[in-house]
Amino acid sequence: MDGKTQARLTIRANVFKALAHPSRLFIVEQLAQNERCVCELTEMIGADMSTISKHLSVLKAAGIILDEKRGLQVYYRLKMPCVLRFFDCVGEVTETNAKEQWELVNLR
Amino acid sequence: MDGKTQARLTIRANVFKALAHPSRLFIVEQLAQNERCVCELTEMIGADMSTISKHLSVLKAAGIILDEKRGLQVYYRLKMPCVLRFFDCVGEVTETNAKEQWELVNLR
DNA sequence: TTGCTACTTGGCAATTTAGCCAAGTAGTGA
DNA sequence: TCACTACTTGGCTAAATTGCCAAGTAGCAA
Repeated sequence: MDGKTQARLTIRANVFKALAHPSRLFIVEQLAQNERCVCELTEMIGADMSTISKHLSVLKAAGIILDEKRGLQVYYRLKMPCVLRFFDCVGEVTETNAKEQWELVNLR
Repeated sequence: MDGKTQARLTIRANVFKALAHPSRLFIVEQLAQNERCVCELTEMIGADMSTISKHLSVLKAAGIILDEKRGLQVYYRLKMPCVLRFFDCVGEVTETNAKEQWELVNLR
């Protein structure tokens, strides 16, 4: 694997890495519905606000979401709605896995 | 976030986590073209065979690829080709980011 | 100015991940 | 049987990630 390929794939891997956490997936799902301020997401997820803020900065650094300060609040929204297309396939993968697991347990 | 949602998102996050590494993205890209044995991937990537084998087991555990032993070799192939649909969007994200970076540097 | 709210950042310990080497397993062929 | 090849697994250290608390910043309002 040459350096150029390595560099290209490292950049892409960072986008997947940004999505590789349940709280961040939750955030993306919420922002797909509506913009939200940090306090709303903090409330919904139930962790420390600093933790949520760091998750948001990971998603922002990956170029997946945008922020906008309005008064005291910072509102986040989806910048790249195409990431939602991932979710269908990921759902397909996890359902296939679950089905296979189930069949393994119920072997005659 | 309730326990059920947490569980569902954790499972999905694992699929993203499996893809969140440049070598594993390379493997998926290769397997999209053709099945490959471990030795071929090891050769292409240029790491220790044990390292590649562990990457393959991560992808297999996530339900993304399949293995089949034929004689001395183990051949891997894509089980969930739908993950390839991710790549268009990820490419879009990284290109948008790169463009914005470039514009930031060239501010008039 | 002061004080309050909404958020971000720094720092830290605990957990997870990566990659190499070495050892183990399994198929092949003599 | 023995030796060889292809691969996997265990063990290890180094590096990255997570989430909490505490401290810092920025906008608003009195």
